[in-house]
Amino acid sequence: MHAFDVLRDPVRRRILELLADGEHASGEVAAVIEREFAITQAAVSQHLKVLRDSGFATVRPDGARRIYAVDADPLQDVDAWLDRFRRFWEPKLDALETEIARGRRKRT
Amino acid sequence: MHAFDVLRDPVRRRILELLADGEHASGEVAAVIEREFAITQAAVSQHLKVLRDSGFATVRPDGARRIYAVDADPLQDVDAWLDRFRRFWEPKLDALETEIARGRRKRT
DNA sequence: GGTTTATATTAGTGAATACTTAAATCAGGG
DNA sequence: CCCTGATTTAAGTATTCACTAATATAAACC
Repeated sequence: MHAFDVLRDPVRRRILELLADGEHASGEVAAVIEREFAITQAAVSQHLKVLRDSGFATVRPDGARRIYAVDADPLQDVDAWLDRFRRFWEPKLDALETEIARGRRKRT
Repeated sequence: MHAFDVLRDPVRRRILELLADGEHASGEVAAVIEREFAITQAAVSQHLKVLRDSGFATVRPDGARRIYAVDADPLQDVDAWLDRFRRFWEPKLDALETEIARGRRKRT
């Protein structure tokens, strides 16, 4: 599943926003999303599965709970794809400045 | 239609990549896409319509031809959404450095 | 062990959407 | 004008996918 397929869904984007503030248990995420989007816990769990399977989130057990956290790798891929369009809105920088500023490094 | 809905489709992403190199007539885009994705010219035209309607591309007539160009505004929106995740992969910068480097400005 | 709490999975359904073929629009040249 | 080339639009279809309801799994607590 391509990164943009994952990000297409507003519920998944919102979940990632929540996880960007720090890790959260499945139930904590579900509580917010159920309220904001009026969908069931099962639906949220399915979205979390998509995020897991596509590498956007990692999970760690804590007793009966599952603690989710962002994995930024696929987001960095999206950021890299945007590179070719940056010149449309960013001022011109010399190469070194750009390198330092953006801290972009090749991923292994 | 949300920016991510538009970018979800690989054909549309490829079209944007082509337009990133400079403007192209509909037919020029179609020739490449037809070859790479094995779809009809009509399908390409429909994708171009989505890009127009969603603000990712602008059109200008040139006789019977339609010249397409990138409009980066919605891409910049995507870039802005990614901001909250940048700290996961970018080195820490002080505020001024960041401001200068990224040239991020509020869009009106 | 049985109940409760937390979470995931399965099966089924409806809506969205990307495609095809066919037809419509429209500019330019003979 | 009619014809050709360039492009868009329309109608119909098949697939994808996000949802619900119901069920399964599994830890925690009594």
